[in-house]
Amino acid sequence: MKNYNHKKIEKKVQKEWEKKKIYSASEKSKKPKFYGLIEFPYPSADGLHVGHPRPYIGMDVISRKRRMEGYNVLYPIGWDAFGLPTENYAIKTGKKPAVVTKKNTDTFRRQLKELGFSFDWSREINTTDPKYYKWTQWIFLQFFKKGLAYKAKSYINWCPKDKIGLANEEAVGGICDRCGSATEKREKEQWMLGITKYAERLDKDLDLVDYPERVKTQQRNWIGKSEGSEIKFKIKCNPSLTLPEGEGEYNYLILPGWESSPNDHFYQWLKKELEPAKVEIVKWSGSATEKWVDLVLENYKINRNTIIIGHSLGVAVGMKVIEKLNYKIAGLVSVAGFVEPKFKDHARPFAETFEWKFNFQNIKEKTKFIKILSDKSDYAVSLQQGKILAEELKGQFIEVIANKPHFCGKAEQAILNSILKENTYPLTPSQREGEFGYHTTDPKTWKALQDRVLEMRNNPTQAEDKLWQSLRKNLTGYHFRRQHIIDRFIVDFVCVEKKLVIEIDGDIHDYKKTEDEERTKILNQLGFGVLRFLNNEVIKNKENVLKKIILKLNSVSNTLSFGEGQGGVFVEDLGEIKVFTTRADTLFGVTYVVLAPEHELISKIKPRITNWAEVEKYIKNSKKKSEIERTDDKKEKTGVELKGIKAINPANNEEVPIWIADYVLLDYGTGAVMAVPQHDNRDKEFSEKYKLPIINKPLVDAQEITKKVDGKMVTKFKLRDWVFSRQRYWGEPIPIINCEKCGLVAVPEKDLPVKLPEVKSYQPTDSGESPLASISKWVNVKCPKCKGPAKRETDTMPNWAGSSWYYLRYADSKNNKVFADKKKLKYWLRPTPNPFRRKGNKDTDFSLSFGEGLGGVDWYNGGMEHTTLHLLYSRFWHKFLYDLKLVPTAEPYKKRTSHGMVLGEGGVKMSKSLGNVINPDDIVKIYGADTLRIYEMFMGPFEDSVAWSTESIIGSRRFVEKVWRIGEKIAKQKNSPLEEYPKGEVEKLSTPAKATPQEGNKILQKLLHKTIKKVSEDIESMRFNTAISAMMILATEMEKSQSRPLGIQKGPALTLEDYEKFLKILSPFAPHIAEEIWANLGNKKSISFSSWPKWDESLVKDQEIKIAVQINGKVRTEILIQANDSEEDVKKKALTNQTVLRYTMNKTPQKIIYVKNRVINILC
RNA sequence: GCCCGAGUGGCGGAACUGGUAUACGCGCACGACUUAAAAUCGUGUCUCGUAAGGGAUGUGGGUUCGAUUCCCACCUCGGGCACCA
Repeated sequence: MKNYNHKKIEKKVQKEWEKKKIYSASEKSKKPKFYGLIEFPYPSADGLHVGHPRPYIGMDVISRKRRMEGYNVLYPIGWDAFGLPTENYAIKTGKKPAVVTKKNTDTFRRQLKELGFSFDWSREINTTDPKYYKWTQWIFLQFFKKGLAYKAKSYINWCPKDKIGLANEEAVGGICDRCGSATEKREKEQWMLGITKYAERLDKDLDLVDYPERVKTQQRNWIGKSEGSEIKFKIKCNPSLTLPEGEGEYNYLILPGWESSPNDHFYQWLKKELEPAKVEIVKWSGSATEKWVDLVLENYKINRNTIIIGHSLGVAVGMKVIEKLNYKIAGLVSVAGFVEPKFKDHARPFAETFEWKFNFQNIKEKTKFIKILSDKSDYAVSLQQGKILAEELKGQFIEVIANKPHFCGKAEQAILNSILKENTYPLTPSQREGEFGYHTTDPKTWKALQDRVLEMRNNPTQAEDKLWQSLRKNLTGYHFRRQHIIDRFIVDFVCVEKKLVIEIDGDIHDYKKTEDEERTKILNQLGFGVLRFLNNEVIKNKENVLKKIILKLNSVSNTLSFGEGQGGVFVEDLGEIKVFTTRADTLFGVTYVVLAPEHELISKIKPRITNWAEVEKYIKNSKKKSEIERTDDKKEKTGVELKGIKAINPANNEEVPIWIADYVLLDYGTGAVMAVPQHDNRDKEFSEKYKLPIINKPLVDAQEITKKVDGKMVTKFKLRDWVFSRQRYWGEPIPIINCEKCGLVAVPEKDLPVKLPEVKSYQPTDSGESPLASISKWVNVKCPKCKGPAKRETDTMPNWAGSSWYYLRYADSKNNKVFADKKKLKYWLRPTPNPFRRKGNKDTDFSLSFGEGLGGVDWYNGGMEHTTLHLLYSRFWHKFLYDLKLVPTAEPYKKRTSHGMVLGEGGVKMSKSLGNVINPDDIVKIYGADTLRIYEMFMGPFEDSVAWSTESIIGSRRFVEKVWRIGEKIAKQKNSPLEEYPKGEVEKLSTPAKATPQEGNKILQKLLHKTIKKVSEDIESMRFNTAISAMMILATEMEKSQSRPLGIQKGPALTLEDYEKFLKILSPFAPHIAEEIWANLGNKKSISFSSWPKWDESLVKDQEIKIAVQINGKVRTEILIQANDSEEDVKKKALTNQTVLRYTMNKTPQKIIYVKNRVINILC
């Protein structure tokens, strides 16, 4: 008997395969096709480690099985050879990456060949081969042509110490891979691919493909589709509240013009006009103009009630003052428009500021009211101009006054009066005629109103008094005020927190009706609800009135009493905040709105923010924060309220505060969030920290409420466009030329590929540019369009590029006209019918989704680590090519499975630094490729990560040797299939061995057919470990049946035919030994193309079955039954069993449960 | 935090849709063969108990005649996403 010599056998068999090219696939076959794919390796300098082959073996087993099932199989291999490790190696050693790659791929190729894969080596590809990347560049140009490849500012990881840009994988967690220092984000123009345009389809089409659920889930999470609503919150502010707090010393501060005296007629006149408000005329010091500003700030206490009135140069000074105070004063009044030209030189510092500031748009934004006072002088704004400005700034409360009234003609005075009238309000309707009204923000008006309030409170009408008493008595939960000032009105009653005004009217006259309507309208605009009752109503039916009030109060939600108190309510519209939410139904529970610190709205409303200094500090801080800090999960949420402004909840008109917080991300949704602490943990956490209210409100249908508040339903994705630039050497050059005249121009297709030039240094430059940028010969080219001077794009593609389409190239790897011939693509990607269904055998239809009709690579196995990037990217490229009608299917891969990692001994990761990397070469040398293959398939579930154990390999080797021994014996006894037992051995034999040869053979055959079935099925579901365990059991039984020496007693035996069947199902796992024994048994054709054995269903089914007998649920014994025994038969058998009788003595069975051919449970 | 997946002997792991838990392999022990060793073969190997019997599938509960499997709560580990509104 020959000993098993793996070295000799494997070498011989591999040579034979290579010589006959038996695994080269052809498109000419009439057989059904099968395209099996594994992720092509990155050829590192370290060579293969034992983790690499595991997935390849798995797919090899499947491919080999398919061949034996009659398929034309494509199982290709190639190299994904662009990438950082090679580049870094080149930087270190100065060796050319191409040379290093060649060396590495040679090693990998040798190693893979020694493992006996049935790869079609004739289609081998390499992403770094210009003949390959020509087409990667070509596809890029198609993206470019469709506008899906574009340049945009984006961030790169920047190491400030090494001064180079880092790839994401080099800057994991914001730490530089090389030096360990914290990286920064640096903005750079980069190429992007518009994958977001495909987000919807990438999500939806997952329904079509057969991927593991968790792969689909991960992809879906990554794409992050969420359907929700966009809802607008109005922003409002109370102008008077946007100013700094504090007692006002001055209501008006007059800044005179250049070298003017406070005693000038105009200033005195103005002061008189403005009194009794407190007015101060600043003394013109005559000192340098720059100092004036400081002087004003030092000597005059300016606060939020101060209005600065500037004249001529005083306007510029006022501007500066206002700027220094962060725009926190009431406003600026410009008396004269411009600086007198002859003083321009003196006033230059201000003039410059002035010209910049004196932009009405700017002033509109920065200050509250603007009063333009014009004078008659030749250089200033004329009254006429003032009027035009007033028109322009309508609604901004402009007053145009002549600064020298004694110069005014009658007509001008009339205009002045009318403007003043238009912009002020009468106190009460009765006072309207003949009198000027006043602003409530104006202290003198306030005082007048206040006096009237006191008077009215002291003299209430009968109805007022009655209602007041009952409101106080019956509605104790609410705060009511009577005779309260709102804006320019004195209302009878107001419930402050509900913003409800209650008015009691006397008899209604027509003129009064109109007035009341107008008054109601204004109050409504201010956010107040108004209930009106008649005197009589209150007096006669107080209960009814009260009921109405309660009803109204209950239907209005609480407001946060904004604008209450002195000064009155004055609401100004400041635009709106758009928020995105998936929970529009929680809109009623909104307690605040949060903006991302970078939100563009903030700078727009800056002048209205009263705590700007604090806000600005927060924004600066969050910009400074490093990646590590911002993603730190232990980080407490922080934020700052934007004081002085409020958002209006469109659902109930409630005012809610507006915050900024960096837990809100600018680039997702709208960069703004409505906070519902009752329903959102983050909001809750934030609310608890900042003592914000948490309210519980009923939920409404999200769609309905969105519609109601004028929002819209939208779909948002987390997926961002793909940053496609790398500032590296070892990648595909981006085939674009940058022309000064024509902009970005595609390299003409005939000039492809744009080959990588030879460079001296592979080190990225310290400007963050690719090393290619330094090769001026290569960079400087003529523009293909205008032939003018132009520069090549020096960024290269990421190494995801080549792998995004490589499976297409395999279909036609040598083509230099197109990336792959359409017919060949159609051949390899067309839908493959389910082979099991084709046979019409329901029992063997494993409910595998064969994606009939979908097409694509039939089976693609890869690692979970590629689920989100590679898999998504290649699906995106494929769909894009599908849209260009260049590929025949909507999806690249019909079926995807994943494998687990091979860990080092003890379950830790295999790594060079830990020194626990196992090189397959060593294992192949000692145990052989077949043993390694068997072991890698047997070590654990294919999908799980399993620890390597050199100690355990021996089991697989023993199995292989056992197979060899059986084969040797079979070969020797080819013509005498049945053996006989020696005398005296019989008693020692196990039951099967005692049987007659026919019976014995049948027992073995039954086991064989069960094993065929199990192995066939297990391979399909990648349960390779249990397939092997079944074959081990079979081999042991086979050897047992053989091992009896010749003798007189007949016994079971192994036939050649049965052994060959076993060899066939083993061959995908251990192809070398199977091939060798197969040949030794006289077969001429390779076992790879023999037919996959079919199992005999009648042999798989047992006639005699052992079932468990339970008594009260506990297994007590087992009995033998016939497969077709009726329930009655089985019960009888069970109840008469000796063991059972022992338990059931003196008891009567209450109930007997029989599960056919499984178990019988007797309850007593 | 969220989403997946998993916890079974000394170890890797089996157990189909709820039906004899621990297949197969490693290791270990003993035995056969051998002068001996290796290799190979055989027997045994969850645990307590002499036995009858009892207890074990991360923990605690539940459903069921019967639970590794289904449900609830919790713990631990692995993977993914990470303030995604």
